Amino acid sequence: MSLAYAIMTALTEDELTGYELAKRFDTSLGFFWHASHQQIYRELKILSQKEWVHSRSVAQERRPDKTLYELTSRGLEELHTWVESSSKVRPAKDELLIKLYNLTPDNALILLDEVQSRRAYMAANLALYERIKAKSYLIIEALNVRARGVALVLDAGIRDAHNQVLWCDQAIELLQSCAECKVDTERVGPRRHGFTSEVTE
Amino acid sequence: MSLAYAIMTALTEDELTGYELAKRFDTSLGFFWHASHQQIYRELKILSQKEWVHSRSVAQERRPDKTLYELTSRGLEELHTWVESSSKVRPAKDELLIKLYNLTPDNALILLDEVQSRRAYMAANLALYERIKAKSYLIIEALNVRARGVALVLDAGIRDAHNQVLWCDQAIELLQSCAECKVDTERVGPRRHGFTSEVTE
DNA sequence: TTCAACTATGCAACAAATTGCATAATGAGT
DNA sequence: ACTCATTATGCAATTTGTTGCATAGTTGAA
Repeated sequence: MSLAYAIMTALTEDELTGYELAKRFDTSLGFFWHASHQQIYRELKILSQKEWVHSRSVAQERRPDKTLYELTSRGLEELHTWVESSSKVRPAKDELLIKLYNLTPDNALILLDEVQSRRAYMAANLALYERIKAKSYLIIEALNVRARGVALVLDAGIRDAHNQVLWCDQAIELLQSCAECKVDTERVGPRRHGFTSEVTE
Repeated sequence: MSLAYAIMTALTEDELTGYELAKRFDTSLGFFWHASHQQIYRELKILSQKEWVHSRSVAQERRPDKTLYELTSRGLEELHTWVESSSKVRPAKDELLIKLYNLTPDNALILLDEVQSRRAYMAANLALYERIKAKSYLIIEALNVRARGVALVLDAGIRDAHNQVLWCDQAIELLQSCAECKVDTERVGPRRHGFTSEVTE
């Protein structure tokens, strides 16, 4: 599965502890792939057994020892093989969209709140990505091939965050109007007010 | 979990069989939430036990009986409660982005292929959404509140698909140039050629 | 006329992800 | 002195999701 490869990708940059990996999956890397520390520790154990990563214990002053992981050449090989394999698209699962599907005048304000949080979250992401881009990925021509790939990923993040912010603004406007005039339930939409069935047409 | 609520949302529109639900999760509904038929049948059984949905068996001419499911009032209540609960954002997991993170001159052509398939897939989605929108969701003012929520979801899909098509075009251009001049590995990027660690700055 | 595709449902095994808990130490703030 | 956040790791239980298989009939095409 892909978590293993996401971890290995991070390890191509640095030798890291499980804890550090978990932190990255919580911040930067996590914007593209999320994983909890339990998942990461378990996966690292499996990767060690396969000898795709190698671990070494490092004693610390007064804290428990930490375990640093590095990618083995075998692991790097496996990573390359995986990169060249074809992947299926899994559609994003977004609870908020299902909730909006159930919009009523009564819950419009609550959903408005949700959308506003989403906007704030996405705007923060966007600002962060932009900062990283400005700092290190602005002039593509100056980057080597690997860095260009990273720049492309970053652009995907920027585009998506930007797009979501715009969508949130649109949603906020609509939800506000729905909340204000709790009256217009008499107007009509398509027969069943949903398009889960409209694809066949 | 949300699959239950996605199913119930679909059932607010129609009384459906597991098979029909599975088909919808494979097409229209599936663009926002994916689920296999096994997941759906299992979930329907659980929902029946909870009495959030009610099933009735319908005999068919020469085919095995089918089981139709409908939402109970209890189920509808639970759905409403869930809609008003707050949801966490789970970042999209996209294998392709991790793969691009590992771009080299050697795999640029393979990744180019992947991006081109992605583009085709997204362009098809986009066309479909646009068709549905044009047909039933063009004039928001003419829609009731629930239909406006659906229109908003549809717009999220349209925006995202459009955005991804544009990103694919950008990616295709970059990957073509990387594949052509397999030479420019001597140029430099940031120290470790990755930004999984750049967030703290 | 046989083969594939579609309708319709479901089990069992497995893999992946989440949640809750537990340990054990340090450093900073109140 | 006490509490809270941080570093650092991990188990166990549960929930979700995937894969493979099985049944059983129908319809349409090569």
